This record gives sequence, C-alpha cells and structure tokens, in this order.
Amino acid sequence: MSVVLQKSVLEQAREDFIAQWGALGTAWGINRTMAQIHALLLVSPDAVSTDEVMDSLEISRGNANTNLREMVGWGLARSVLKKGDRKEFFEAEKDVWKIFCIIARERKKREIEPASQVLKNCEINTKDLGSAEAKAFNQQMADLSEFVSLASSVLEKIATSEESKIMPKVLKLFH
Amino acid sequence: MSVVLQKSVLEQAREDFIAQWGALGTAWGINRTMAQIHALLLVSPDAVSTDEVMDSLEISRGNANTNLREMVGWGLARSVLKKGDRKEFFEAEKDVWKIFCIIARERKKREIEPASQVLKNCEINTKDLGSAEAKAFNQQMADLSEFVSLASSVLEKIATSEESKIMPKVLKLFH
DNA sequence: TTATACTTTCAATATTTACTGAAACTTCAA
DNA sequence: TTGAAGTTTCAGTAAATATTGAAAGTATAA
Repeated sequence: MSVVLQKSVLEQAREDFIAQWGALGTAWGINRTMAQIHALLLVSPDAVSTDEVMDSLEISRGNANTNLREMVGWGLARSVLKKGDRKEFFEAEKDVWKIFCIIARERKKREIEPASQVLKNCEINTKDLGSAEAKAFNQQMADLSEFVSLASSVLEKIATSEESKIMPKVLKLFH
Repeated sequence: MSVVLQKSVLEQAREDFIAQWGALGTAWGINRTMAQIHALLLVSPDAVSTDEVMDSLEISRGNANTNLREMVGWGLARSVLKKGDRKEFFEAEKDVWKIFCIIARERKKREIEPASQVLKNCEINTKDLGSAEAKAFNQQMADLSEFVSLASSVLEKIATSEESKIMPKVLKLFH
C-alpha cells in the first residue's frame, strides 16, 4: 500500500512559478539558480535559510550561498536574523517597482554602459579622418552612440524615480 | 626582410568595433557571432557575401550561413542580388531607430511574453483559494502580472511608432 | 581555549551553448 | 542532362557557464 502525499493547489502553483521563473531567468541573462532562488523568496511568506533553499531547489550549498550573496549584492534580497538562531535568513524585495528598478539599473550597468563606451571610442578614433568612407563610419558610430546614450539616460531617469512620480508620465505616452 | 602591411586607422577602428560589438552581444543574449556579423555588415559600405563574412571573421561556412539566415529572419539584414553574380550578398539595416525597434520586438517576444504568460497562469490557478497565504500568493502574482503587462504594452507602443512621433514624447519624460 | 554551528571558497566536473566541416542538397548555365 | 557554383544541414567537437562538494575559514557559546 503506497502513501501519496497530495500537494495542495497552492504548493503546486508555487512550484510551477519557481520552475518557470527559473527557466525565464536564462532569457534575462540571469542564471537559472539565481532566478529560482528569487522566485522561492518571492513566494515565501517568511524569510528562508540557506539550508531551506538547498532543500527546496535541490542544489548544493556552494551554489545556494553564491547566488544568495549575489542577490543581496544586487539588492534583490536582504539577510535578516531571527532571534535565538545563529543562521542567516533571507527575504526578497517584494515591491514590483523596486524590483524593476534594481534590474533596470543592473542591466544598464552590464549592457548599455559598455556599449556606449565602445561606440564613443570608435567615434573619437575616426573623428579626424577625411575620406568619405571614414566619414560614413564616423557618422554611423555617432548615430549609434547618441541613441544608446539617450536610451541610457531615459532608463536612468525611470529607474531612479518614485513610481508615483513617473508612472503617470509613462501612461501619458499613450495619450 | 619582412613586409608589414600597415592597417589604416579606419580599418583598425572597424575591427575594434566588430570585436567589441561581438563581446557585447553576449550581454544582450545575442550570440557572439551574430553580433559580430551584424557589426561587420553595419560598417561595410557594400553588401557582403557569405564568403567575405567567413574570411573577415574567420568562422566556418555553417556558422556564417546560420547566423546570416537568423539575422534576415529578425529583419536586421536583407539579402540582395548583384547582377551578373549568382551569390547572395547581405546588407544590414542601418537606421538606428529601426534596429532598436527590431531588437525591442524580439526581446519582448522572447523574454516578456513568456513571463507574462507564466504569471497569468499562476494567478488564475490560485484565484479561488481561501487561505490568507494563498491570497498573498495570488496578490503577488497579480502585481507582477500587471506590471509585466504594462511594460510589454509600453514597449510595443514604442517599437511600433514612427521615431518622429514618439521621440518628442519620450524626451518630455524629462519635462 | 575549544567544540560546534555556520559560511565561504574553489578545483573538479557537469551542463549548456556555439561552432566546425564535410556531405547532401539546390540552382542554373551550357 | 551534367557539372560547377552556391547553400543548407547536422553529427561531432569545442568553448563557455554553472554546479558540486569537500576543505578551509569564522564566529559564538560554553
């Protein structure tokens, strides 16, 4: 006779969310484990210990530790102490706007700023050349550079704003 | 006695751009080769053949072919025929705004829409549960879902607009 | 101190993703 | 037709990334 532990609908939904969010992390340039831990913390009512993360996601201690640290570094999680317990516990930032700002800033830093730098260098290095071909190249770099800089400053502006101040403006884009 | 072929400043700048753009591609979730081919086409005055891509970037025929096809699929490149030549040549879309729109649409499709779907499912599956914990989970999913949908429609709106119509509005975000 | 609970590190390994190159396929001119 | 020019495919391999697990490091209570 076998005993089947029935998962509640809620438990099932939590697990689905964690699995799917992990898969999506990849598309976002975030490694699977980090995205899964993020999902786990997001849907956990209480702060979670490293061991609970290891057990839930069936990952090694090293992996859990590294990714939790990185999340704390990003500001996506914070460590909290429970009285009478020596372990560290972690809880996620749950405010959607704040999560968005953190990710936007991180991506800007990792993706946009290096691109911007490359373009500016290429532009500067060809500024004084005289041939038509060189002028075309220089112009191409200038166009790209200007656009990327603009994108960067728009993102910066949005990601450092209060939600209540910027959202009405964004919604107006649809006039 | 050795002969040194001196690279012109322009050639050097082109090569730098290609190498760097390739490295950045990775951060953008675009594979290195595709980003390099894109860079090569962007800075080539004339349309380029598969063999020229292979030679310039020192990559295999298979790799060149696959990535060129994919770029055509995205709309980042088009194939052109030169009269008197049986080969296909490729040229890049060079308009920065159009490039942006293409990448935005592609990323929306690959990254935002799947996320949105996951969130909606999780929300629906827990809609009717009664416990406080379930209600909190459901609310979390609803918040995320709403935000992602909004982001998606803003991106859609921007990426399908004429540059001249949307840019003034975007610039106004800075009031 | 020292034993214990807990955290961090990192070399070895596994997994995922990209690339090669040669064979199969297609197209077209003679 | 045939064959030369060009293109596509894909099994095998290489490169990049993520993960493990055990050893070393820290902090705390006794």
